[in-house]
Amino acid sequence: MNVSLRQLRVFLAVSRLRHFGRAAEQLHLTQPAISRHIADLEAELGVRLLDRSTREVVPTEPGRYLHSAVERVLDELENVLAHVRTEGEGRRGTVRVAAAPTPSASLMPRCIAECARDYPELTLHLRDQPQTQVLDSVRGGEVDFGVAIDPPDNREFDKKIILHDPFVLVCRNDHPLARLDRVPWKKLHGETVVLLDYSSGSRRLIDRILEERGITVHVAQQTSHTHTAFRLVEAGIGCSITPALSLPVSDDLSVRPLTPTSKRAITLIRRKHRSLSPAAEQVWNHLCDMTARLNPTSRLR
Amino acid sequence: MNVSLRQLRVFLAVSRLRHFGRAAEQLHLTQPAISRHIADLEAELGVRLLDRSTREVVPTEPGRYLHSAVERVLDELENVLAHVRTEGEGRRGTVRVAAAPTPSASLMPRCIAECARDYPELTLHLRDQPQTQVLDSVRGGEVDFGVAIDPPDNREFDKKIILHDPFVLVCRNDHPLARLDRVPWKKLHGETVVLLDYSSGSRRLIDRILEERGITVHVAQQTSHTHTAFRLVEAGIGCSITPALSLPVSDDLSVRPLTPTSKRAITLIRRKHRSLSPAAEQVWNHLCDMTARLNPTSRLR
DNA sequence: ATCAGTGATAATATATTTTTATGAATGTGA
DNA sequence: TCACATTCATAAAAATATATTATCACTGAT
Repeated sequence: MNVSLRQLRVFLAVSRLRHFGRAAEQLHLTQPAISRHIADLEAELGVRLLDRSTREVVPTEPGRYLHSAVERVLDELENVLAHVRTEGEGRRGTVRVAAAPTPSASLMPRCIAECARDYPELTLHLRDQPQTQVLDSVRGGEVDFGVAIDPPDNREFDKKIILHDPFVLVCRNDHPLARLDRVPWKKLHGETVVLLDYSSGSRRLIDRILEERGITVHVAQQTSHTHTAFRLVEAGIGCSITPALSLPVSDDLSVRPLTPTSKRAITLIRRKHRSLSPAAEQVWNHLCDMTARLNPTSRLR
Repeated sequence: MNVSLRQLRVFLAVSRLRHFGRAAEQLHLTQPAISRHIADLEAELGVRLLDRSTREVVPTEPGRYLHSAVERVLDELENVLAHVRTEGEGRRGTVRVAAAPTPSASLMPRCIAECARDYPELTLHLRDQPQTQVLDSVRGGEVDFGVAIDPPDNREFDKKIILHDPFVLVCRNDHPLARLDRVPWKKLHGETVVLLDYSSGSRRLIDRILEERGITVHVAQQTSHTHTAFRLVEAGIGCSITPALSLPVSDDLSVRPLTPTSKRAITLIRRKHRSLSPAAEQVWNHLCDMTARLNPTSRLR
């Protein structure tokens, strides 16, 4: 047999209270159980730890040493376990998230702010990366999880779609299409547009949608940042097609849903067969909740 | 339920070997037992500690922390327990012994020397005290045990007689009584003697013996130290009566047993209902052994 | 697609712990 | 000094916890 924590705890109680019966009471055990634990511990250590008569219980010299030493060690152990338990609550720790540019600029700032408010002891590091690198970061375990857009099927990952991000039309308030509540894609035929260049994943999607519907547009300009594109639209170069998530706020510009809706799936991805740290899970869930709160209408802020 | 040492040990093994089956083997358990321990521990802490697929077992972030922390704490615990165990062997520690003057001057020096030889890690403090203070020191727990002479019956103490110390006659080689092998007490009638004074417990005993036998002696001198008494005997003042244990070594003096033998019991005493520390027990036993080796003849060195 | 290897699970068996009932020792106070 | 109350020890029985056997489900590799 081996020394057990229970034996040690019983010993501490008896040695402190100097009374088997009261120790039993305090530990919600009966006195014979206490007697046995002490006897077993003494047998295991080969030392008498407590001198007991019917009149008094006094720790021996080795007993006094054991008491103080074990008290300290068990205290440490309690601290360690408590630390792990609180870690388990996910309120503490460091979480690293890789996110593609669009979610990095839209979803993540809000997520970081909310997490800072709700879990002040939690540190959240955002890695703003192109889509392919997001996948790499997740695969390599450099981040806890990633936020990607329509990631390819891959058995290495577990995925969860958190948001469908529709494409919308952005045009000047005085543009003819601004008069419509919703703009069918076909109306774009022949329009002059400003689009993102191919450094963005969306561009390829937009091209495909237009091609599938047999729509031809005149791409007057292509930029790498939506902000630039919007300024060009304001300048009257044409209109633009953009994911709703990357919308600007500007009084001079109108935003109209494009019908039928074509969406990109904003997707959380994580390594298969690997659990998230509790803190990471907290953030993952927070992102899910946050996006669930964004209902289809409010999504177009 | 509560975290158990066994769970922690199992966790350490699995986390180190990264394999449930091999951990089971190493701990002489079966794999399902391992599974349960890990599951219970995780449930108890509310954290996933190990990510396990059929292909690999990898500690999670909290698991890695727990591993290192628990490894350290359990190490400390092992040290503490090991220390208590070796203390239990009685080869180490400090022992305080109070002894009355005669044993302090005769038995104890030899005991100290032998203990120093046999148990080098053991420290032995001798307290040379008058008999009554020896009893007080033992009673108050200031010493582990005491060496007294014919201590009074007292229910506070446990006693063990280790040696019977007979009274002997000391006289000059040219003294008439030196011619006898053994000297009957009666032959002392009318002799001039040098005795210890009443600061010694023996003096009262000697008085009583002489009185009981109706023997009258002329007490020429009384001293507080046997050494002085012996010098006076050498000087031809008279002869002396002394416990065998306090014998001098001197070529000019003869020592003769007094018959019938009157003895003092050299007695170890300790508090009742209190165990000795293992080290103290070692010394106690050593004293018993040592005195047992001194057979009746050799006792008169 | 099958197979070897791995952890999980359920039912059963085994150990351990706890309790209940009782005993033995000791100091207390009439 | 003798019952008495208090206290820890002990033994048998009950309850609980732990371990094993047998089996499953999953995964990646041949």
